Amino acid sequence: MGRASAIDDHDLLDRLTEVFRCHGYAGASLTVLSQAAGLQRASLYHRFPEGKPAMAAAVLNHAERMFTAILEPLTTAQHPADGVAEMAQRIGAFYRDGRRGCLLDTMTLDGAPDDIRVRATAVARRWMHGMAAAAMRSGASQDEAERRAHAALVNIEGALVVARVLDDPTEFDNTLAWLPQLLTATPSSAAPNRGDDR
Amino acid sequence: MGRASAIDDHDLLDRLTEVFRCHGYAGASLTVLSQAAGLQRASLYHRFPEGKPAMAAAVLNHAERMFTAILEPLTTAQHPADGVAEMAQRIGAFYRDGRRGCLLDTMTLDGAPDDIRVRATAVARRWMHGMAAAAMRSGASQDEAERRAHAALVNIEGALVVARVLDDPTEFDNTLAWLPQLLTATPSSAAPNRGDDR
DNA sequence: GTCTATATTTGGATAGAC
DNA sequence: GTCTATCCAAATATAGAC
Repeated sequence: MGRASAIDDHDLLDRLTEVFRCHGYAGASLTVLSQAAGLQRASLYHRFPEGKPAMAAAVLNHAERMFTAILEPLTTAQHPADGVAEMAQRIGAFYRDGRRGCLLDTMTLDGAPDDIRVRATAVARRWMHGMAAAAMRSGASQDEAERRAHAALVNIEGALVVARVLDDPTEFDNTLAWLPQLLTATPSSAAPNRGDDR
Repeated sequence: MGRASAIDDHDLLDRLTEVFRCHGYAGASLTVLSQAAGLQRASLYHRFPEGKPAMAAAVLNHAERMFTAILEPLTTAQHPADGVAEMAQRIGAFYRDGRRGCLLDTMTLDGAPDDIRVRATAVARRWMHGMAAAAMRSGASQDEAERRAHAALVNIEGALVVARVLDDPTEFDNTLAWLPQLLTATPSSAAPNRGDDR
């Protein structure tokens, strides 16, 4: 090869993301990262002169941009429930129907750089804020909307962990399918719940 | 110091557990483990001649024994809901009210030994089985009981992840307080839910 | 921009004194 | 049973050719 980029930035970040979400920050060694990227370690340092912490930061930035697209239906859909349903579909694609973990989980263990953890917190807050806004648009009070958004995040993160631990992603789709009711159902009929209709 | 044990096996496992649950398998270096144990690395190898994988396996065994005690009220309590409430209280203590993560989450990332992941799956299944039994004792069908136990595990694991990511454990207690209703409420009034009464 | 080669540090593990 | 000292492999990071 010569001077041309062997892989563009977007593809590269996709591949690095894959490693960090599966191995966690500590487990994402330069060797594994370079194999996933299809580049030698030194080439990764050319792209990221600040090394592994910068790669992790770039991956979180990348995830933040992905989430902008994932959450977009929440604000553009005619009816809040439709927006949530569309968001759920995009979340399903992002997490490969439960077969991939969440960076917010795997990058926030002790040992990861502080700025990574701060950034992860910010991404989580933005995500919750978007979901809470959809809940309010469907009639919930601010408190109720925030409770529902929190419950939604808990269920998504929990479903991803349980899918990995049980080595069975099949239940994850049920969690996603339940999100419209969890977030936007009317107060009387629609306490966020799970035992009923699915 | 001389021949006598500087620390007994139970205390040692408590300390090693702390490291694995906070750092994950890959992040739990021998240096960090030995500092937490108050022993030199070579002393850890005396206790665990098979090295770090054996330490992780012993920690999971230890957790399994802890869970036997945590789940015990599920089978001994007069009323299922009381047993679940007592279990919830013990879970709260085990996870330090949300300030500590779950081994099932942190030890199952890619890079951990296969037998660790298999063991984690077994612990999760046993936990779910215990909770499903309590749900059945309160009148749920087997299918319904298994759904509720799964939902309970999802909510606990998710609440622990979100507590870490948001750096705010306060909501974890609400998840625990909700478990009796989630698992043992009667079918009509008690679909596992969250938006109502708390 | 990517590569090979190498430097440096950390992590996992062992030997042998006490 | 714990320690110091040491070995080896792996991980992070850099230098310089192409």
